[in-house]
Amino acid sequence: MCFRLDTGPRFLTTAAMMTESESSPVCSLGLLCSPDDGRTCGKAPEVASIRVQLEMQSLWRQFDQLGTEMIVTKAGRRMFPTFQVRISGMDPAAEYVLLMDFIPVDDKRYRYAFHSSSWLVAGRGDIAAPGRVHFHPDSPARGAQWVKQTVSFDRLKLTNNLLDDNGHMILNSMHRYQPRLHVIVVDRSCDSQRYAHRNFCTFTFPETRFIAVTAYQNHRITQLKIACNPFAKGFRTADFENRHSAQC
Amino acid sequence: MCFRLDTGPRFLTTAAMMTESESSPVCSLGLLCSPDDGRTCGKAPEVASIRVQLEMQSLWRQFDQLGTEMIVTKAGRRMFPTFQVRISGMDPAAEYVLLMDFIPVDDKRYRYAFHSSSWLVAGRGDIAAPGRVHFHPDSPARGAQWVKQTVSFDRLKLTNNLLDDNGHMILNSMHRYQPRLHVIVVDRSCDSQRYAHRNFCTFTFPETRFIAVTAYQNHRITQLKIACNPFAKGFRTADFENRHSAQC
DNA sequence: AAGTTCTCACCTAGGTGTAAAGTT
DNA sequence: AACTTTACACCTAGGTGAGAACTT
Repeated sequence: MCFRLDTGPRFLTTAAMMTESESSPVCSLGLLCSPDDGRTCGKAPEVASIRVQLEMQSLWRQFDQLGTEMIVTKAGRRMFPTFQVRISGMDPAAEYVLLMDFIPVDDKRYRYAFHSSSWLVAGRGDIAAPGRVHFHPDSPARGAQWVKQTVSFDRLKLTNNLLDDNGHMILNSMHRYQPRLHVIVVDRSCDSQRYAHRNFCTFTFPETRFIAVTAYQNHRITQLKIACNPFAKGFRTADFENRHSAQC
Repeated sequence: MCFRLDTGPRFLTTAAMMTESESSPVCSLGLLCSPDDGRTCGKAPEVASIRVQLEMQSLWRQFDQLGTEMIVTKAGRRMFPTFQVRISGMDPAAEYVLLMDFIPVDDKRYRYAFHSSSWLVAGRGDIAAPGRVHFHPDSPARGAQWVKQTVSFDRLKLTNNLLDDNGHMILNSMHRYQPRLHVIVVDRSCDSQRYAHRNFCTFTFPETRFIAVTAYQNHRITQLKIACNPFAKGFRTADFENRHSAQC
């Protein structure tokens, strides 16, 4: 009943797709923006020329190559690595709202095969969790503010509690997700409803995909988290695994 | 050259002026609102009926009766007690900005006479520090949000660094200050400039007055801070002073 | 057997007053 | 002599994965 998913090469390919220096944020607007016309099609000038660069990209790629896992708990758990970006090309005087969401990569449930150290498809996905969005707490703010420094979503938390009351992002454990960033220019004109689709743009970084888990499955992911996350310093040892993984 | 300031009774009087339960926030709008016409004179309906209640009022009064001191440092220091309020009477759908400022109580410089345990006037005040304001980080937000829970200005910091670059409130050490709260309804109409004075109201709680210091002068203030501020728990002892002051 | 929840020791990050040293 | 600055021990608050206990 389970199909082998060729995780290793797949993650490698995803990462290899990206350019080295400034990332090419993929415009995933779907119906609102066809893939071949760049990112300026019928967009308001305030969003048409926005560029977004993923911070800690090499770290994200290290995780991605192993198959990133993110812990979900009832109380809510932060992401590591943290989703952080540098933005350019904003209108300094215009007001923007920044928010994130998480879309299922597919309609599958996964399980980890320890003997082969790989993720297998374990069947159809569970019914989708409530689709929430996380507003960056600085929203709304002027373009001049956003571009001044790295924008960090470090306060965002992931939960598997379908009844969560704390505004955390609800995900199904053992499902794969793709984080997305949405940039919206605040439009206070009367026609704002009519032209809403022109006022935002979406950025997707394939190397930030992950599988939600309640406990780490891949031991190499655990070791890389311990090696790189300052809050996990207490678990660092002098042995091979840490030293081998540590390039943070 | 120094005049004795009858601190004890003065502070007691200030505190005694206040009613017991819901405080009567003093409307100190100055030119914009004459003292005798209540708080609704020519005010926009969104601010006319706003009521503000000081949280931890009894704690503030305990400090006030001793003569509150607040530490200022180069890096910035939080206030204790924290300025926190409960708000009612807002238009749930209207957007409001909340901000604080600190006005000099007088044009005097003070010094503490240890032998008499009292504050003395030490001369004319130094040139006023740059008059900054501190926006509550949740601003702007809807009335429904503000009234839902206690609004806390716990992230506000006081500094004596005239060249401060961190947005902290700049105060002169050894000078007396009165914190103020301003509530502004966001008005996006074309006439917003013309009617700006109708769109805000100011609340002043006399028991929150304090003298800025670089080191505590009154030993009883130090003991009350230690007894009540959780971050100073390390200095608590079992001796008389702590036990006597502790009603937090 | 597979996945989830809970408690815990061990961290990071930063808010306290103290006491000594520095400044004017 | 009066005031300010600095380094510090001691806290609060909360983010880690480990490992045991629990659930299905």
